[in-house]
Amino acid sequence: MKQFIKVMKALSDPNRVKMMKILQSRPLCVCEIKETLGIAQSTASKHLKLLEDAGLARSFKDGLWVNYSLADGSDSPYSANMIGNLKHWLNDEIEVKNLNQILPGINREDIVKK
Amino acid sequence: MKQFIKVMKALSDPNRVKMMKILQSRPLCVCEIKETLGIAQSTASKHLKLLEDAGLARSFKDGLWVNYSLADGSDSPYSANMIGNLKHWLNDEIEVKNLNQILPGINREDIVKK
DNA sequence: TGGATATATCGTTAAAATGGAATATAACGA
DNA sequence: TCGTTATATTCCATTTTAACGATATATCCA
Repeated sequence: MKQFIKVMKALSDPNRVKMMKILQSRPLCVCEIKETLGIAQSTASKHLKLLEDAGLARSFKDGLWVNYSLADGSDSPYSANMIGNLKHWLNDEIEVKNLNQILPGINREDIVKK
Repeated sequence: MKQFIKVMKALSDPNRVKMMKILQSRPLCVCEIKETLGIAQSTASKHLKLLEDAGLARSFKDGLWVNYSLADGSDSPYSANMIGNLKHWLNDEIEVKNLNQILPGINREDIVKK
C-alpha cells in the first residue's frame, strides 16, 4: 500500500508531472529541468528526489551534473504502469506542449548562474 | 492535466484507496464504509465526495441511504485505468485483506447510531 | 406535520506539502 | 590546495490536507 501511495503522491503535483513529461524526451540535469519549468533550483531538486523515491525517475552523476531520466519501472507495478501510460497521456495539454516546445532550446551550457 | 492530477490526488490517501478496494466487492452506503474503515461519518462522506469528483466512484440515493459504487471509468482515461488496475493491485496487502474479511459482516441495518 | 435517521456541510485544529532563499556538499580544474 | 560550479539540504513562511464534532439538510414514516 505504501509503495502505491508513494507513486500516487509523486504524481499529484503539476511540477512533478511536468518533469515526467519532459524526461520522456531526453535525460536532463537539474539545472535544465529548473530552467524549463521556471522554478527554483532547490524546488526542482526536491521534486526530483521524490520522483526517484517513488521509482519513477532515476539519476546518475556525470561530474558536477546529475542527470535524471525516467526509471525503467522495475521498482513496482505501479511505477511501471504510470511511466508507461504517461508516455501517451497529457500530450495534448497546452502546458505540456509549451514545455516540449522550449525544451530543444534548453542547454546546460547556456544556463547562467543566478 | 487538472483531471489527471485530481485522480492522482484522490488515490494519494490510504482511506480513499481502501474505499476503492471495498467498493470492488459491492456497493456500500456511507455508514457501511465508515464502519468498515473505522472513521468518522463526516470524514467518510468527504472522502467519497472526492472520489466521486475524480470520476472514480459514483453515488445514487436510495431513500435515506446514499449508495456508493465504483465508477465505470467513462470520466477520463486516467480514472478508467486506475479503476481497472486497482482491481488486481493491492489484494495481497494485509490492510486490504483485513477489510475484505470484515466486510461480509458489515450490514447497514446493524449499525447503531452513535 | 413532527420525529427519527442517513448524509452533507461547517468550523476548528494539527499535520503535511510546497516554494524559495540561504547554506552545505561534492566534484572539477588551474 | 583554492576557487568555481552543480546539486542537495536546511530553514522558514504559506498553503493544503485530513480528522473530528457539531450542525444543517433531506427523506422516510407514524
